[in-house]
Amino acid sequence: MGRVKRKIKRLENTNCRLATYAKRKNGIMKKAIGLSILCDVDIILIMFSPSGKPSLCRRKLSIHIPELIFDLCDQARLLQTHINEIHKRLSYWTDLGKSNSENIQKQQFASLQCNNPCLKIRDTDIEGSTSYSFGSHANYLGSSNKTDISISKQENGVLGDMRSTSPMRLQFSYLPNNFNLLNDMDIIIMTLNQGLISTSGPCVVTMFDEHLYTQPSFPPMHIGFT
Amino acid sequence: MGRVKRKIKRLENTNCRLATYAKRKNGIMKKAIGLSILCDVDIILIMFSPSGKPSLCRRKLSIHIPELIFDLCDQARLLQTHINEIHKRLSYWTDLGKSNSENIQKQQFASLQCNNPCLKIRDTDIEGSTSYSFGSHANYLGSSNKTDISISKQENGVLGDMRSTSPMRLQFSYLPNNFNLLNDMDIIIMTLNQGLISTSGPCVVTMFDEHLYTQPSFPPMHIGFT
DNA sequence: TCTGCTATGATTAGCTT
DNA sequence: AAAGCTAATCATAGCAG
Repeated sequence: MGRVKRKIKRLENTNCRLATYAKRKNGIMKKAIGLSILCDVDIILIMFSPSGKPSLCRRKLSIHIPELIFDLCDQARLLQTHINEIHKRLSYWTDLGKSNSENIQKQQFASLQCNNPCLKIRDTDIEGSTSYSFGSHANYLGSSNKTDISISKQENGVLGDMRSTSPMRLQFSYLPNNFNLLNDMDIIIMTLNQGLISTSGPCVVTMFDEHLYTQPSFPPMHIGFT
Repeated sequence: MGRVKRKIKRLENTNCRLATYAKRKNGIMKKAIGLSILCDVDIILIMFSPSGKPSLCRRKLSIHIPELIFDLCDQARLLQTHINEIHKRLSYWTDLGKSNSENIQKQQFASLQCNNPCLKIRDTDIEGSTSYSFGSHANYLGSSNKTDISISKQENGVLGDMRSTSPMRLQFSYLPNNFNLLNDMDIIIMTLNQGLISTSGPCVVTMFDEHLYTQPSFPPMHIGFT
């Protein structure tokens, strides 16, 4: 739609790509919300702009993937802590076995040693992490009033908790060694969380909601920060 | 667009809701892929039909949430198995301590007992689970040829593995007790995995891909199974 | 870079098959 | 249900400011 029929193929001109993205993003978000309301269905839509800025459109979904991930991280971490503690206590007995030269007991305790190859811990990759600060709220409104909703650090709880438990860290086999969970993955997680992040990079989540339809005659007005 | 202007409000007539969903879902998927190709951006779109059938549209995304979840589940499970084994071996020593009436040793061993309150295991909720069978492939094609691609059980690996390790099962605090991970959550995970599930319920994942644009003159033809 | 305009192509509501 | 048709509305490409 437009003056000419456009072939669906990567736009090589960067300005054109950005302009088209901005227009079409609004269109698809409006359609997503429209579909969700009309048909009363769950929907998740996440897009990343050519510069990497994520936009989220979610409605009605009752299951929280990010919570699941955090919960799993927490549980794996707690289990690891528990194992570490057992190791520590066992070392007392192992040493005792050594000094007593009681070989049978020694062997028994040795069999308790944990060397689970599936759990790899890295001490180092907390370094290089960007410090996240929560900024202002990018939002869509059904009017032309520009709004600026400041979000306090309330959402920082879970993430902060997870990160402060260094040096223990799970490593995922399918990710490259230098993959930084605090960048790409967090963007998605926080996007899904409907949170908002400002990093050194261009990461401000654009959100879209039903207010669009409360003032039916006006096109949505995008109030964002980049 | 259509014969009349439609107010964006829940359609109360069920047939109308289903018909509208089908039409608009195709429209929004086409737009999502178009946006992703034109602007060369990542996109995730998940919709659930009024009857609960998920449709997925994903392009270019390099981070795999479902893999992360599976990996976390696996690691938590392995850790738990490990702890269980330690318990088993410790019980030998605890019993030994009992029979010897050596109170100091007994207490030492008792201190090794694992009663981590954060890890709750349920034995029972593997029951009620539907047996998942991988069926045929629902797909979009840019032609009117109906295709029927049978998928072997290759995708069953991770899930099958995870499930076969019953009776151990993690429980998530934010979910109700009767929440069945094998239903709702798995639908999302497998949808994200671009997998395909047939259950007793209406769960066949509809997928959408770029082939649509290889034959530009024809509208997309949906070949699905329900 | 962003906003508004508008001709034009794209989508779809209601209908039929 | 599911597919095809068409009038009507909607989205947007290219341009202007």
